[in-house]
Amino acid sequence: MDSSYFTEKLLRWYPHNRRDLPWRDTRDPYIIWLSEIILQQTRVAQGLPYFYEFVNKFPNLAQLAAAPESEILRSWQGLGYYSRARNLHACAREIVHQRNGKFPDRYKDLLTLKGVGPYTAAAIASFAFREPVAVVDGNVYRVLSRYFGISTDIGSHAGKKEFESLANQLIPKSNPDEYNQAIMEFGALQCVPTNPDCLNCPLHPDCFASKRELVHNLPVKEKKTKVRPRYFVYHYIHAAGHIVVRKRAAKDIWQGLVDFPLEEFSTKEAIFSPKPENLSAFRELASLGPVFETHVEKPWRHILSHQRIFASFVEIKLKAAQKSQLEKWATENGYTLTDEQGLEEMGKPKLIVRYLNQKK
DNA sequence: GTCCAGCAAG
DNA sequence: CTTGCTGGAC
Repeated sequence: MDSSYFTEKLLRWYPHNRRDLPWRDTRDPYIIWLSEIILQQTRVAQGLPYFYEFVNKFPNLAQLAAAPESEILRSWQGLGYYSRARNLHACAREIVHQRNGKFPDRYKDLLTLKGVGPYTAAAIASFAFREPVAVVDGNVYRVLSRYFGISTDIGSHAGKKEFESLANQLIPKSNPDEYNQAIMEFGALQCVPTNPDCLNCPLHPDCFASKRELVHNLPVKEKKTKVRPRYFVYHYIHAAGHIVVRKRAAKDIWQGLVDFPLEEFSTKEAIFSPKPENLSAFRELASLGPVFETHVEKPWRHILSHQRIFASFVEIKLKAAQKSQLEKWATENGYTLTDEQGLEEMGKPKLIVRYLNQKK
């Protein structure tokens, strides 16, 4: 295997093609860790503004650890996969309070951090501490499977082992950080998922997939994600400028974020034009003389990795005089009342943000 | 609409 | 092996 040739080519390609990104050219493990968590399953263009906000608001580990979780979640709003934000915060506190503020500096130790798996541990270990451990992300799977012609399913256990092993044979001990950056950047810019420009690729002459016209077949990824449909009716209940909200609990999506009281149904028909008498929240508040409104022509659709959510929104308006009664009801049901400013400052799922934006 | 990004936790 | 997000490309 001409692995040194492959490595050499990548290392030569990288300096001329690398993007200037604010987390490169630093050895600060905090900055590198922060950027890697933000970039998990996220494209650079989308993560960039969040990175700047986090660096400005939380310039170091201690300040991140000192902030309340709600503030972290609010700053994370819109980025998705909110467990990353919760783990980020928990991890900062763990390092500050249990590890004397010292960031772990070896791959094995980094793996013990919340939210840090094999990829992120390898990234931090190599970029911050120059440990020769290979990153294996989607870019690496793609580049290696194509160049070396490996058709093992990258989702399988065997596939993960095979690619990890190969990547660790290829990484040079002298500059592992450059190599890791190079192969990922190469996958992101040159060996792109669809329609790569193989004729202008420096690896073209020796690429297995290119020679055999298998570029579009590699990498092999068995996909059968079952997507579960869910049907929500959200209640926007308000009185005197105060809105009923609730913090989402564990065991479901959007854990720790804030949304509204909701009733879930098992059919699409049930949420299409929701009738007040079918909604338990409305029935419970009926004695307060609420005004019921629904403007739903078709429910909102919101796609998650394993769920397809259809949501209708109904508005339940109460007179200002009923505010204290409403507050009582909210408290009894595990909800809270907040004003518009308060709602703005809470971390919310994108679906809720979109609804609030169109309300204005 | 479908595919892609594509890592970590339970 | 299943679940968790959102946005952009096609």
